[in-house]
Amino acid sequence: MVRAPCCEKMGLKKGPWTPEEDHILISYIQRYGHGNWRALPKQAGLLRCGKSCRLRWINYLRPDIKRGNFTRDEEETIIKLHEMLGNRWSAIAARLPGRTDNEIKNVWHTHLKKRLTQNHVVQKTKRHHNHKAKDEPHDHLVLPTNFSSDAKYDIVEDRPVSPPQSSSSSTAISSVTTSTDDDHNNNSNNGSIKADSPDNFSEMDEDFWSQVFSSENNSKAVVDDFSAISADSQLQYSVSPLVTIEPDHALNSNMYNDEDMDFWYNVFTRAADLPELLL
DNA sequence: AAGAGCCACAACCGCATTCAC
DNA sequence: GGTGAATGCGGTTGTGGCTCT
Repeated sequence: MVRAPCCEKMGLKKGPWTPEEDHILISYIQRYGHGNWRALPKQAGLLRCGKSCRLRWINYLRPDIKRGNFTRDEEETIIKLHEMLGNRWSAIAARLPGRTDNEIKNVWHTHLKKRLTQNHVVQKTKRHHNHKAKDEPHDHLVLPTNFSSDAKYDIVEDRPVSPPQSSSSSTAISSVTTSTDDDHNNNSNNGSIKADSPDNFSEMDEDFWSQVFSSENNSKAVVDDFSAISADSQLQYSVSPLVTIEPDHALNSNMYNDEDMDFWYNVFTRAADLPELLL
């Protein structure tokens, strides 16, 4: 594919935006909207490329943007979402009204990552012999992407270092670490669950967590208690502390479909309150 | 007071994905 | 279905301001 010529050609301006440029862009979008970013700067009379205009609007000029420092709650939400979603900043931003992906990315790199590093995430030691530890740095903590593996995920309580101005929060941060359970054989998967690619999980995960976080009644219990997902021949979902649910309905590779998400949503949101589900 | 180093954040770059034809 | 344009996204960089020496 031929790449579209970039800004520096045609004498387009780069670098920081001036108040005049901001004003022109805001006025134009308020009047005409931004249907076509590539055509916008020319029509608005700006010597910028469409990409630059889009970025400026989305990250800075949009009226619904919440300026100012991130609250403690927002930071903790970012940390938790990052554990689940990884560096998918736009997905994280979608769950933080008024915050942009760029802003979240910046605050992660400048504050939160550092904070987590200081807290030294404890790598769970191997539960059994002959298993491989994940020694990658916890830049972000990734949930399992291979559902057909035997990996067990265990919760590690880790508490953030409180900045001077913050009150002492009792909320723990759930970090996910992995270990391999030799009692389960990789080949034991009987086909009831088979995630054929990591993307499958990711898609399901994002939508699922979107529902979880949008549910005010349930999000606290779920997010705080949910520790891990594991899978073997019989799909098992584990909810901390030591709650394992074995769904009683037939599971198949279509579990990621929308209709099944209601089921999983109910499982997760109700699990902590339903002792009959505890093993 | 001045310079060096660090930090925070806006903006850019390039790849991936989506869309339109 | 193929192709190119448009848009979205995440990684990276540039720079202004602050702190420290």
